[in-house]
Parts: sequence; structure tokens; C-alpha cells
Amino acid sequence: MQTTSPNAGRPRRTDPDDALESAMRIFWAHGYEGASVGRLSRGMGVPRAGIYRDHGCKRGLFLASLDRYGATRVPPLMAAFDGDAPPARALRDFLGRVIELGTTDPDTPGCLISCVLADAAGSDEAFRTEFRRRLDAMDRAIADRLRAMPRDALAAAPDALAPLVGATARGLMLRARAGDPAAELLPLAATASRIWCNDPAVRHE
Amino acid sequence: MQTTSPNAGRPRRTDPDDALESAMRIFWAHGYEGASVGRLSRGMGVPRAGIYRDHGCKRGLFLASLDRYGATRVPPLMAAFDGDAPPARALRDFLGRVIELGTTDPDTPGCLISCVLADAAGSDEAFRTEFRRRLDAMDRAIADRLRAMPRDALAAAPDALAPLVGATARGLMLRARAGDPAAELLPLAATASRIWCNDPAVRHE
DNA sequence: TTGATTTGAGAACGAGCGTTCTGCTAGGCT
DNA sequence: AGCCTAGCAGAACGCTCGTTCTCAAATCAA
Repeated sequence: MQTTSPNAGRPRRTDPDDALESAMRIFWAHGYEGASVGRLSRGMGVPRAGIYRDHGCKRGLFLASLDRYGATRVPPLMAAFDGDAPPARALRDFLGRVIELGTTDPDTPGCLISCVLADAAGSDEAFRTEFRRRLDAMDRAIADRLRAMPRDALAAAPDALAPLVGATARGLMLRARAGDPAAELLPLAATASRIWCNDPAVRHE
Repeated sequence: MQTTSPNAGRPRRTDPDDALESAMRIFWAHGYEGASVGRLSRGMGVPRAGIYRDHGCKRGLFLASLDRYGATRVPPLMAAFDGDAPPARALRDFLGRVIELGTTDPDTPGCLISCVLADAAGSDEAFRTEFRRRLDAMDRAIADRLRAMPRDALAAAPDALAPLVGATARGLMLRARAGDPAAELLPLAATASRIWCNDPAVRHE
């Protein structure tokens, strides 16, 4: 977006992508209000002034962290619907990836959007709009994937089932935030995916 | 718990129950970190020193607020399972009450536990334990109600379905936090309750 | 009325907040 | 070599935080 300046100046101590990744993880762990600029600066390896130069203010850094989260953490979830696995298998895989994201790193339990942005959205209109925008985007993406599945494979119409899948995924993220290990959550993914799909042979275990 | 003192002292300006209700709503709206003691004191109608006299510290007031939430907001949800309505009806009623709780007052969107305590649980061990304790209690209560339903009425075993019902309810609370109106969420309750119950006559609309 | 007791109102405290500023440093350019 | 640029390190700003303290006000007992 910008040509290199004639004189390059001192190089950055930390790669901007790495710095943003660190910031995202600090927000993820401590919440928006709980993550102080001092802690962010130290964790990012960027001086305080550098944060304001790059993102304007703490809010800007948080919004950039949300963008990074959406760009790096969400696509691997949706990839569960790639390929042509049976619907029940794809849905179980999707929830499995959700559980993995929420439980893999004990320092960042749950989901930056469902657990952190949700809190910030309580009384801040801009954050609430951002929150809603991201929920809608994910549910719409899920609906797109469900619509591509064979008709009558699902227990409800794709547009009706999609927000239910999204809500369930977020409920699992809250469980992950509480420290539940993946092994305790994966059976939930199996039950949910089974119930969501029309497979008369294996109803009520 | 204590006998009246020989000399009664100056009466309180605000009833302690009303004060705690106000504190709970302020935490609900602004989150744990976002609710300052100054704002709490003003909103409660209790001087700062009174908060520390009654609850020890800000954490103590938050925990007391959680207790009040659990005592006043949760039982009306579980009451959906009273009576002998058909399982699908009871489950839909339950989610309907969840939606109502999360959307009725725009100043306190969503759920104090699922949206506020969840954030605080990220890096605070005590809050995480408290969070998990409350999630477990609710899922156990749901399981008790599901077990009382006629066998083979549900699409999965009660103990397997209960945490799924809990997770879905919390996902709806996040939607409420984002500002979704009840009218947009109620169809989700209908779809979920239908899918959770074995009613072959009305599968895939 | 007086004394004991409990609360209210608000000042005060040190610490930490988000944000900005000041020199100094490390590179590329000429 | 000397200049220009951009970033670093850390001090500094005013403000708000959670917490504590002080003193006047209000009630009951004697």
C-alpha cells in the first residue's frame, strides 16, 4: 500500500504480525478491560508509542486483534465442511475443531469473540455492533455449507439449523472457557451432530 | 444470623437486597472489570465503605451478585419443566424463558454468567472454578428434568442431551448479548426443541 | 439528654490506567 | 562520513482505579 521510504529508518524489534498475534492472545486471556496497555506493550515487544502509531488506541488494537482472530482461527473451523464427507461427519468435525480451538492452549481458553468480545459488547455500542456482525458472518457461512448438503440429510432446513449450530458451537466455547478438557466435550459434538442429521438407523442410542 | 444490637445505629439509606440487585445489574451491563467501585457505589446507593463492610472487596460483591443472579434469575428458567407438558413443549418453553431473560432489559443483555463471568474466568483461577461450578449445576439440573421425561421421548439419552441443551441456551444468551431481539431468537427455540425430541411426524419441516 | 453505635458523605491514598512526549539508537541514502 | 528517517526505551501526563480513613448524622438505650 506504500512504497518504501527513501531512507528506511531503524528496523522494528518485533515483526508486526507476531506482535498482533501476541496482543490477540493477551486480550483472549485477560479480556478487553483486563488487558492493560502496559501488559500488551511488554507482551508484544513493541513500545507503547508503537501501539498508538500502528493502531491509534487500545480499541484499535483490539479490533485489529479481532480481525486477526477471524483471519487465522475461523477458517480452519469452516474447513471441516470441505470435501464431501457425510453431513453428520462434517458437523461433528466442525464441532471437534471448535473444541480444539477452545481447549488446546490453557492460556487462551474459549473463544476471543464468544467470551471476550461478548463481555465488552454489554454496554459499548460499537463493540456490540462488531459482535453481532461477526456472529452473523459465521452463521451465514455455516448456512452456506449446510445448503450445499444433500436435501433431507438434515433434521431442519439449512437456514433454520445454521444458527443453532452456531449457538451450540459458542456454548461449547463457554465450556472450554470454564476449563473443561476436550475429552469431556467431544461426546457432546458426537451427540449434537447425530441429532442434527436424519439418520433413522441410529436414533435414541 | 445476628441478634439486634442494644443500640441500633443509623438506618441504611438503601435496602441491602435492592443494593445487591443494583450491583448485579451494573456488573451484568459493564462486566467485572468495566464496573468500577465508584459506579457501583453510586448505583447501589451505598457508600464505598459500606461495600467493603458488607462484602470485603469488589470480588466479594461480584460473587454475591452471582449468588443473587442464581437465586432470582435461574429458577424461573427451570420452572419451564414443571407441570407435565410434552417434552418438546417444555424444552421450547425453557429456551423461550432463556431468550426472555437475555433480551427483556436492553441495559442488561445476555447472561451474567455466560457473558460476564465467562470473560473474567479467562485468567482468574477462582472465577474459572466458580464459572465451571455454575455451568455444572445448571446442566445437572437440566439432566434431572430430562430424566423425569418419558423414555424414548428424547433424541438422545438425558445425560448426553442435557449439556447440549445447556450449551444451546448459552449460545442464545450470546445472541441476546449482541442485541438480537427475542422475535429473531424464538424460532431457534422452536427448531431446537423439535430436533431434540423424537416426533417423527414433523421431521424436516 | 447523654452516650453508644452504626451509617452516610466524601476526602485521601498509592497504584495503575490510557496516552503522550523526549532523547537516544539503528539503519539506508548520498 | 554525515544526514534523514523510523523505532526504541522509558519518563511523564492527568485521570481513574480499588481501598481506607475521617467526621458528621441518625437511631436506640438509659
